[in-house]
Amino acid sequence: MLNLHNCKNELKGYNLKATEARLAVLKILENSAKPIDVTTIIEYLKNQHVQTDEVTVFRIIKLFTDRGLTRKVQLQEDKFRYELNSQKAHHHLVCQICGEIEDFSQCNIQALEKDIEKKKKFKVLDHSLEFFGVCSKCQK
Amino acid sequence: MLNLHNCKNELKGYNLKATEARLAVLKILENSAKPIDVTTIIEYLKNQHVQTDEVTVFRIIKLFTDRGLTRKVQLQEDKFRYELNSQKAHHHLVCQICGEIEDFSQCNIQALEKDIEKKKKFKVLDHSLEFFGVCSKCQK
DNA sequence: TGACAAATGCAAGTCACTTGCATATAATAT
DNA sequence: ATATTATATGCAAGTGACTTGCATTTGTCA
Repeated sequence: MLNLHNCKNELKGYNLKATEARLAVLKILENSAKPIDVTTIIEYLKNQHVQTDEVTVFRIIKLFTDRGLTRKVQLQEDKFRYELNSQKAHHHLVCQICGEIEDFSQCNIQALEKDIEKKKKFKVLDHSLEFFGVCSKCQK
Repeated sequence: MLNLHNCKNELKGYNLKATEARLAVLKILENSAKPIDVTTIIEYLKNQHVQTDEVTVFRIIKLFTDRGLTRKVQLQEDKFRYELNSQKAHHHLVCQICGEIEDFSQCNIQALEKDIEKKKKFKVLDHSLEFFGVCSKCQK
């Protein structure tokens, strides 16, 4: 996990002013093991007594995502989740019983993408691949 | 495409009363080449002079999905789309320029699912796989 | 340290979707 | 064909995630 100094540099590197709210949001993202939604971030900020308005947090996360610092994740919910873009490409395993979210790195769909580009003349730039089922704990 | 009589039987088969609104929604889904969202369905109904309340349409589509008649699709939008569940499993190619949605049937991720079950002890029940990029037309 | 562009806070608004409850209607029994 | 009844619908209001406009505050850099 990065310290405050590194967080500041991180933001600077993305040409973003290092405000208190932004630093706090970045830290929360660094510490989160799985993608989180904005409402949860706001809750964390409240617990940490970082005073901010909801709107600010929505604006921060949008900015982060536009600049490529974070990435939007949709897991069949009526809201978006976000995670740092720094980690290498991976997918999620979502337990439909307990809601736990695990990462899964191995993914070999380049072959499929090539197939699509060949057969459909569709230039693939991005894909979303998420799995839903029952995690090991909930199987017991 | 099914005719009215078949639509009625279709609904009966799912143990659903064949009301005017439900038949109309079912027909719209039959005729749609790609997953559509509820607001669009409501628009179509208005054009067809089928009088219904928004709420009813939301309830119908929820019921259809609960019963397995339709399937929910999320394409990085802030709303859900729906498509008939009858068609065999397929994925979507979403053009980020014109918004066009194409189907793509071939998908060979059973191997990946087996890998997940083995490595993570996670029982995969469902997955979502969507591709985003530029369609053939927009490449020109 | 001061100037200024950019970030924030507050109020209000939008959009997809849900809930509660009274009324209307499809399906079945008569 | 009609009455019965469970179920579907319409209307009003509510919720939750997210956005917009605008006045005020705050990092940043000269």
